[in-house]
Amino acid sequence: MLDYEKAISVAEQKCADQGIRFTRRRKQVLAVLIKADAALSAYEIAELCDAEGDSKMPAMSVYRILELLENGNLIHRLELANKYVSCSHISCSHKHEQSQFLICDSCRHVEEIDLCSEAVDALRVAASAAGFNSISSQLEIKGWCGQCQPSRN
Amino acid sequence: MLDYEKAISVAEQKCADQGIRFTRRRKQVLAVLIKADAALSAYEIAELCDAEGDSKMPAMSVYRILELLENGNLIHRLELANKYVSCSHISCSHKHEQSQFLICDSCRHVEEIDLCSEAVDALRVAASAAGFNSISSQLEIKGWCGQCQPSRN
DNA sequence: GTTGAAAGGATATAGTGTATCTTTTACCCC
DNA sequence: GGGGTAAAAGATACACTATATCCTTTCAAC
Repeated sequence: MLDYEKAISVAEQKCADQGIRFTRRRKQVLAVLIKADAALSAYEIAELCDAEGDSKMPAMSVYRILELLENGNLIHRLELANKYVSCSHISCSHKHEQSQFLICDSCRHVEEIDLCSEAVDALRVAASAAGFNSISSQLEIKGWCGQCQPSRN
Repeated sequence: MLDYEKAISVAEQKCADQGIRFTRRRKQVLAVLIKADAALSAYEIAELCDAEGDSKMPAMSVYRILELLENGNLIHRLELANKYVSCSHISCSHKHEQSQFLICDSCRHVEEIDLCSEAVDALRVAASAAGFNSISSQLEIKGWCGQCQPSRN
């Protein structure tokens, strides 16, 4: 779980650095993702923004903003399940080339992990043996977090 | 690439063993998947069935049949991209508890691989360190096959 | 203040998947 | 063979996800 205030202020700074305006709408979307601390769909994000009160967040805007935030390295798009999650390294300054995610199949909590290079190498070797020259820099693994038990395996 | 004739006849036998009728529609869907030798969406499968001539394959039927074939261990559903692929072990008699897939992001060719236990263990350890007690028995990794070059990393 | 670009709003529509009900088919028993 | 039964397939409706397009508003520079 990220420190909300810190994450938002860092995000604001990062946007400024990249020449991206950190507007009310963009802040809303990012705030919802940080607070949720889980993978959310675009429409879920829109609903949560609506729930915050002021005005209706159109789904279109959410998609636009998600794309922008992803390009700004503030959030990640998970292809497994078509959901979005805030980058757990928002507050860090380092650039991470590789991203690995553990996604709880029950509560959708997401952990962004750093696999040891040996494990990544083992994947590359196996891929190579199967005729794949390269593998994606983003690895997504479903599982069950400590709070949730696997319903099936 | 599977031997089409053999795969179909084995599938027919497997269905008989499990008390599943191997109807014309089911054979059509499986045949398309085997011939395609790549991950296909339900609607792509429906189109390919249509292209075979005789009659229109409704998308509903495709979904029903895909679920049935998956339960019968004749095909796999890939969550990464919501696509389906015929099981490369259709013709084998062994039961595989773990499934690992390499999915080409360009041509959608899929390789079903067997990761060495060391690599799988490394993933489990990393997951455990991040608070995940268990991970899915199905691992999906995007990459680029020998014929395709990565457009991005 | 005027202007131009970026951002957001609104609408339409494509694509994906599920729910539900009806009709057809295949099989079993007599 | 005829009728009953359940599985399979067909048909329709609809929810959810995502993109395309056009219009309006906002904001910053001049």
